[in-house]
Parts: sequence; C-alpha cells; structure tokens
Amino acid sequence: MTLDYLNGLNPVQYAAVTTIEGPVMVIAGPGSGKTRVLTFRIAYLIDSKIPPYKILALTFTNKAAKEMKERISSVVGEKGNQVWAGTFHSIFARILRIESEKIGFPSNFTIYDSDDTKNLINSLIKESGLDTNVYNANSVKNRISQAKSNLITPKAYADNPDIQAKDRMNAMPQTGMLYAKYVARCQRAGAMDFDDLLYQTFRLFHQNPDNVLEKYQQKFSHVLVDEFQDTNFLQYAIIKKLCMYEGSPRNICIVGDDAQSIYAFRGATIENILDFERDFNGLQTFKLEQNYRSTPHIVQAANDVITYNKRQIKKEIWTEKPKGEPIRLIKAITDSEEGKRIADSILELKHRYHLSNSEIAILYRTNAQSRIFEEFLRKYNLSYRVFGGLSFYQRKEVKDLLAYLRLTANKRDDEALRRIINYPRRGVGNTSLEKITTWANAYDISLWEATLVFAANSKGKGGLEAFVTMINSFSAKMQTLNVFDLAVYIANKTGIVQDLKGDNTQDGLNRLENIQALLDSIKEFSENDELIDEATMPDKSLQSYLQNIALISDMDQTDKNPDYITLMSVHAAKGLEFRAVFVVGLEENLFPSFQSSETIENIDEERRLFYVAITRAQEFLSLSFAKSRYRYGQIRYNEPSRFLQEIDAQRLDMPAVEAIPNFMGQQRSGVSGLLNKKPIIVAPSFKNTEILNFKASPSSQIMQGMNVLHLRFGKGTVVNIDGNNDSKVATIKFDATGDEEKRIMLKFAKLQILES
DNA sequence: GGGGGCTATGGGGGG
DNA sequence: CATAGCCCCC
Repeated sequence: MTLDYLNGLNPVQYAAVTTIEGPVMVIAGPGSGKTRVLTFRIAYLIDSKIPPYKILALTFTNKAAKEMKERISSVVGEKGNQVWAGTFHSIFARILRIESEKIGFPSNFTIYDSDDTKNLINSLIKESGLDTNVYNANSVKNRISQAKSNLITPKAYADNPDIQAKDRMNAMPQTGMLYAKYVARCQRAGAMDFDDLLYQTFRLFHQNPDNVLEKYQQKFSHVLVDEFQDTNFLQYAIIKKLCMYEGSPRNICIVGDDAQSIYAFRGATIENILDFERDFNGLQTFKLEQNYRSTPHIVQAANDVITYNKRQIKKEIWTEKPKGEPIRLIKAITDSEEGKRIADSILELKHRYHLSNSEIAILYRTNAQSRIFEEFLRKYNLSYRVFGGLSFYQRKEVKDLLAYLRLTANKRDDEALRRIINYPRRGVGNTSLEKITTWANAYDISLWEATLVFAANSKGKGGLEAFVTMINSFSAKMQTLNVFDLAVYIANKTGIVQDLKGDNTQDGLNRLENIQALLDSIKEFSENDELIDEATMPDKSLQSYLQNIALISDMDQTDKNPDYITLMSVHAAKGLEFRAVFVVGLEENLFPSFQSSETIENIDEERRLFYVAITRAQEFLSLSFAKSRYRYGQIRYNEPSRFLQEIDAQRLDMPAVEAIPNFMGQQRSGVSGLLNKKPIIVAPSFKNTEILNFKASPSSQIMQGMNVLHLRFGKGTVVNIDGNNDSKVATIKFDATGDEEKRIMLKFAKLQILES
C-alpha cells in the first residue's frame, strides 16, 4: 500500500500515527500538528484493514469533529464517512436514540437546552414554595450539573454529608430535593438535558440491559479522544466502560495538552491524565513539541509564561521558523482608545503585509468586550464577525417555531408546550396554564395529557381545543411530509408568520428574516444527502433534525462571505490559528479575571488561557491593555496584567518596564466613585389644558366613532371595538401618535367622551 | 393586552 | 451601563 501521507511526518508524529495497538497518549503542544496526527492515525487504521465503522473518535466541539471528518475523507475517500467521529454529546445522543427505551426513555426523547433546564428549575423552585431570591436557578442548575458529572444520583446527593453541608452553607438546603424533582420531571417529559446525554449513557452501560455494553465494546475496536485534558470524570468513566474490561485490546489513544486545559471551572480535571497512566499500564507516550505555527518570539513567549505554572507535564515547544517580528505591546488610556489603536494597527498590518481580514483575530477574555472593537471596525469599514453571544437558535422566534416542531415530535415535551400553548395568542392565560400544571403534577402526567383533559371539558372558549387539534394534525402530517414542508406548514398554520408580519418595526422584520433563515436551514437539512452520517445524523426524520439542532452552536455556522476579521473569546479560539492575533484587555481583574485572583489554581488556569491566546498567532502578535475601563457602569482603573511581565522583555517591541511603570503604583484598582446616576427627569408626555378638566366616562358608554380624550395620548377617535364584556378592546387612533393605532382594553382605560 | 418602570444581575461557555 | 424579568397600572 502507498501511504504517501506518512512521508511528511516528523519522527514523533510518525510514531504516534503508526503505533496502533495498545494504549497511547499523545501530548501535543500548540501548533504541533495534532489534528494531522489524529486524522492520519485514523487513515492509517483504515489502511491497516480496520473497518472504519469500528473506529470511534470523540471531540469536544462540532468544529473539531467536522474538520476531522473532512480531513479523513480527503485521505481515505468515501469510507471515511463511516468512522464514528463526533462530539461526545452527539455520539452518545445517537447511541441513546437507539437504546434509550432500555433505560426508560422514549426513542424520540427531547434534548433540553440550557434555557429549558433553567426554566424547568425555576418552575420547580416556585412550585416547591421556595424563595426565588435565595434559590437561584443558575446555581441550582450548576449543582445538578456537577452532581451528574460526578455520577452522584439524587439519592447519593441526599445522603452525602459534605454535599448537604455545602448546600446548607449556601442557604440552599433544598437543592437535593430540587435535583430529585428535576430528574423525575425530565423523565416524565421524555427529555434529557446535555449532561444526561453522558449521564444516561453511563447508566445504560452500567446497568447493561440486554448486554448492551458488550455490543458497543465489540463495535468499537479503536477509540480516540481529542482534547483529553478537557474531559470530566463522567466522560472518562464512559470511556473506561468502553475500553477497560476483561480481554479488551485496549486500543485507546488520547490526545491532549495539560498546558491548554481551560475548562477546569466546569469539571474538567487534569487528574484524568494522571489516572489514565495508572489505569492503562503499558501506556506509550509521545510528546509533540515542535511547533509549526508560530515565530520564535511567540513560541518563546508561550514558554516563558507557562513556566510560572507549577504543576504540569514537562514540555518545551520549539520552532524552526525564521525570527519574524517582535511582539507588540499596545497601551491605551481608556478602553475606547484601545479599540481605536487596535483598529489602527489592523489597517497598518493590512497595508504593510497585505493581510486579508480572515487572517486577523481579536481575542478577549469576556464577550462583553467586543462592543468597542465592533464600533471602530465599523467606522473603518472593515468587515468582521463576532462569535459567541446570543446564538441564532436562542432567539425567541426561532425557539418558538422549534418548540412546535419539538412538541409535534414528542408530545410529552413540557417545556416546548409551556412556550407555545398561548403563542400566538389563543386565549389560554396564566390561570389556565396553572390549572393544567397543577393537574399534571397531581396525576403525574405530562402537561400535554393534562391539556387533553381540560380541552375536552372546556366550555365555550375553545382555545385549548383548537391547540390540541392543531398539534394532532401536525403529528399526522409528520407521517407524510418531509421536515421542510412540515416546518413551512407549521409556520403558517400556527399563525407565527402572520403574527410577525403584523409587526412593522425593524425588530419585527428581523424576526421574520430569522424565521426565513431557519426554514432555509431546514430545507438544507432535508435536501442535502451528503449530510447523512450513521454516527451523528442517520436519517432525515424530524427527530434527527431536532437532535442535530440541539447539539449545534453558533460557532459552527459558516458564513457566505468568509473574509471577515474574527472577534471571539479566548475560550472559543482554542484550536484556531491566525496570521495576526490581538489579545486585548490585558489587565489585572480582567485577564486574569478578578474572580480568579483568590487561589493559585485559578490563576494557573487563567495563565493557561493566556497561553492558549498567544499561541493562536502565526506571525504577528499584539498585546494590549487600557488604564481605565467602563465596567458595570463605572470607570475602573486596573494595573496591567501580571502575564505581560512574565514574558521576557527581549520578545517585545518595547521593553515592558518602559510601557508599564507609568501605570504602576499611581493608580489603585477600584471604582472612580465620581460617576453618579443620571438624574431622572420626569416630563409630562402630554400637555393640554383639557386635562385639567378630565373626567373619565363609564367604559360601557364608549362606542365606535366617538371622539375621546386619554390622559397620556390625548385626543383620538375610536376606530373599532371588539370582544365582549370584560375583554372589550377599543382600537383608537390618536392625533398625537399619527397613523399608529392603539389597542386599549376598556376595562382599564380611562377615557373621556368628547363632544364631536 | 401591553407598555412602562423598577429591580436584580452581571465569568469564562461546549453540547 | 445594558439587559431581562417582573409587577403594576391604565
């Protein structure tokens, strides 16, 4: 066989690719060709007659998975598609889709996203009569997530004195009870949250009904794990289930870099690497230290910085690249000036070195920092794209339409039902929903089943009945229509499109565009045959679509115009590289983040994050800081980041001692205290002497065509009156508001009838 | 039904 | 400061 692709590898890479039997650990420094090693290793496995469908490759991000798949296929062709390559979550979601009935979940289970989880926890807090000021949904959610990630069941949670003590200390002793309720409610809804995709997979393998574990142990003869330093206890536990058993070939290869571990805050643990050495004896380790990405200044700066971390696997990256430019230090007085100077530098780099926008990135510690850079890039007419922030799939209108699809696919999906039972409006108010919720809880049935009861007994109104009939008709259509046609049908039939068309504001137009964009992407899904992939997207069903959507993020969206400057957080930049990188906001309390300053472990994680940031640069690296910065509405003064001083001065274009002393000693970090809240000016919105004589007329006397006076809007004419009794609504055209008509509920409105 | 005002909150974030 | 969620009021 001709294995040309092996020729370009250095000796360590070659060994890491071709050592395909037994446990292997690859420690891969930044820019050391990690992805090449991973993909060539898989190609080499396939060339060594390992059936591609017996190879399991786990990554953290869709981006990494996608890149890996593409590169495997480019080396081995078609059969590369049969490799089970994907994120932990997507691979295990796929397995659960096949096996979930064995552990009490329907095969069409819903995946709850973070918002669903949070909403559900919030309802549970309220239902349980707990104080929402004390029980914060986010912290409860984090506790539950932590518990699942450490394989602690609700019962174990309740029985564990340490956990109980901690919850008591945080004044939230009922957290364990909420955890138990949450789990029960997810079960009732036939729903799994993101953690469940891993937790339930572990449960499945651990309980092992019908020897399902052996099935997958046999299925996957070779397992690869990317970014192993970011795995948590649960992920490693699943990996062990698959690879560590009597008679296992133990063909497992983990790739990672302890220096780039930046997710400890969410449970990733370096212990896993240490445990791995212990769990898999006979382990062969390869260290990739040659860097093919960056100039010596950049590589050395990275080495300088990381030596300040005590606990790490010994490793020094090096490069053969030519010297290149020193690292630029940019100091600014204000955050706004920082924005301007970065934009200036970008223009200069573009002119001097003919960089395209896509070769440039601005990396920051917090997403909130993006705004100022956007402002200046827009001013300079440079195209850019901000990653992170509110993703497309988190927008209200998108979630609304998706909720209809979700409920159609799984009627027990409580969170979807809650979202749309009265959108668009069909006269199902809070009172009805509360009745339904109480009923559902009393009989331990889903909201949908409870809704059926109320719809059948409802008198007159018919909103609920219409809702039930509509959803049922969607389910029927699901049998005959493809996903796209179904989605279009639903968007129209529910009145969502009509509702948005009625809103002529820019906001409304954007929303309508988003609905259109969602429909376009559904069309893409339903018509593009290349997307079929047994491991992650096995068919074109509604369920398959929803699963795919739930596990995708904003980061994965590709743009039609690829020539933009990239703005993203350092976390998001992991795995990427750019010719020019600006790492901004290098100030104490920002980078490193102020919440991390308490412990050495936290500062070390911030330092690894900085290490990740600077090693994204190929040729041009700029580091900037501002003396003062607006944060939470106040000007704050911070000293330059300690990390700047950890870089040997000879790598910098100006000595740090020259740049930094101006800012040392003089200013203390803290709040300026000068800025006070703006005075609140109350101005009358309507001036008219007639108001002095205002006297409201009884609402029953108000009729169509009358001239009326309103305290805020002034004079107007009643165009129309609809509804009856208490819910009469008047449509009134006021002189002051131009063409825009107001709809006012007569029950509340204070209107005076005027002589015409 | 819907707008306005008040209040709480604000770290990094994949799936 | 910016935003989201909530309550109140018309």
